[in-house]
Amino acid sequence: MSNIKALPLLEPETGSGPESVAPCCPPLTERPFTAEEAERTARMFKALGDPVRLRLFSAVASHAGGEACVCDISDVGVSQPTVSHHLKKLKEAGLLTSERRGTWVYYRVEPSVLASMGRLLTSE
Amino acid sequence: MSNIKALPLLEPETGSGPESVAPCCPPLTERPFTAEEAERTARMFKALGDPVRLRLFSAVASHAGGEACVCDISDVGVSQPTVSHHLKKLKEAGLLTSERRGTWVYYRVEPSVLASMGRLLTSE
DNA sequence: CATCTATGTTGACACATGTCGAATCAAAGC
DNA sequence: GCTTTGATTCGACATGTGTCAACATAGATG
Repeated sequence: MSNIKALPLLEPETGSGPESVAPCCPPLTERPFTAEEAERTARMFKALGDPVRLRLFSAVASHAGGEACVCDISDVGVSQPTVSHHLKKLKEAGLLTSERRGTWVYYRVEPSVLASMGRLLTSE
Repeated sequence: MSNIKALPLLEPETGSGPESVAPCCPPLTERPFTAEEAERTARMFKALGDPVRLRLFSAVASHAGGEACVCDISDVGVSQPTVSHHLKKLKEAGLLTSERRGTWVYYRVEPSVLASMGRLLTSE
């Protein structure tokens, strides 16, 4: 499934983790992004660029305990396979992580991501 | 061109302006987004979800004087019609505005946008 | 083991999107 | 007016994306 052209940006520690994570680039307003920076950063924005994914992400991010079971958030108006597909996309973009505990699979927001993306947009 | 289903969110003052602007939604972490909130917000993220557009946006946002002529930023590795196409998308998403002055067309970042998007991502 | 429930994967399909060359428009200068 | 230069629009094409039904997998429980 990793048809994503392996970008060695952060430490690839886990080996099974998401393809990329955030702390990569200066604020968008600091200087023009290079092609590589844009490639990396666009992946995250793109992941949030779909209404269903944005709702899923928001549902996880705002859920009590910092994590949510799929069953808690899958009421977004599309079929269950489609929910699964979008959650996978969010994982591949490095925005979410998942863990199976017993019957259910729990998703949580990759901690540093929100802050990192926020920093991209804050000229300050 | 306006195949976008007219969303009456901000004051449509100008009549010729972009389709939507930012100050719409609480932080992503506050509560699950509604379908409408997601629809609106995803449009902006989607606009920044392409590497070429991200470079163009960054180039404008970081340019001296707060604005840039197309000729200043069109060196992003794609043809000039494609640059124009992406700038149009950024305009339609409400992220950029454009103005022709004599021979050249200048683009600038819609002022409130960066702060608004930043606020979406800052749990604070 | 059989079965049920919760998620994920596959295959297929319609539709959106990024790209380019060619044509067009807009302003400036001859 | 014609020509030149900057920028957008048009038409076409290949690729990407969101969606679902059908199938597969993982645990739990009988």
